[in-house]
Amino acid sequence: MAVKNDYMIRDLREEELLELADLFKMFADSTRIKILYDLFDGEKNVTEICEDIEMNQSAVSHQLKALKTAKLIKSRREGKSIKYSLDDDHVKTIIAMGKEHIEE
Amino acid sequence: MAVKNDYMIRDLREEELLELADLFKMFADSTRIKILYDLFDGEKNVTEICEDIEMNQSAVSHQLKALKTAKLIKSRREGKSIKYSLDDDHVKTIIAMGKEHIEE
DNA sequence: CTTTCATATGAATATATTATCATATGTTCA
DNA sequence: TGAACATATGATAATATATTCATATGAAAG
Repeated sequence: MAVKNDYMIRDLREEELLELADLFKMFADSTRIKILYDLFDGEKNVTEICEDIEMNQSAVSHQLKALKTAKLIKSRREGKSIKYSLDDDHVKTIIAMGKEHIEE
Repeated sequence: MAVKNDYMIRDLREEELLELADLFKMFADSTRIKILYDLFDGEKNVTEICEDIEMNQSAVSHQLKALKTAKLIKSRREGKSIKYSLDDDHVKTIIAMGKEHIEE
């Protein structure tokens, strides 16, 4: 059994800390927050999201990809369009906590 | 009573969305996460934090300032040193939610 | 009152991130 | 099969961010 030599704070390894930071980066951009928050309503396709948040299709697609890579949203094809929806229960909680903080 | 014309998703105004994103930016950097997580233990001065997270004093001070501006930490002077501590109950919850997500 | 220890800060550089533009891919339907 | 529609993607340029270095501020102790 190898000894862990990585840098560590309490029970959090360097590697996990970087992952955590990367996760929170997903919430750290207003376009992405808008998308996530928009999906609180349920499944939507790209065009709908673009209209809701008033951003162009390319920017939205790029951010959807980032959110999907982070496993915060999932997608499925339906005919010509792709439907996106939240893929993690923590998303709502995290955003709710954030809201509570700024509302104080 | 003026009509609100700002961009809005459900009950979240553009302004609040930007604030939310700014808040999450604080968690979106590994140095800042390390500092916050380090402060889970309680009050610490700058030198202690630097040692714990293995970062130089200047970088830590810059980030402490950002965290303080975001009202996530507070400080008080004690003799020559300045003691920092968490200033928001949501910090632990937000980080905990993040941890749960990445551990899945 | 000047030296030492602790922290903060400004400027500069290096790096990361985002939106935009142009274009590619993939689906449906005539 | 080729328009028309929906989405994705690569490259680029603009902007934001973090770290470092040098130095400033501020407290305490001799």
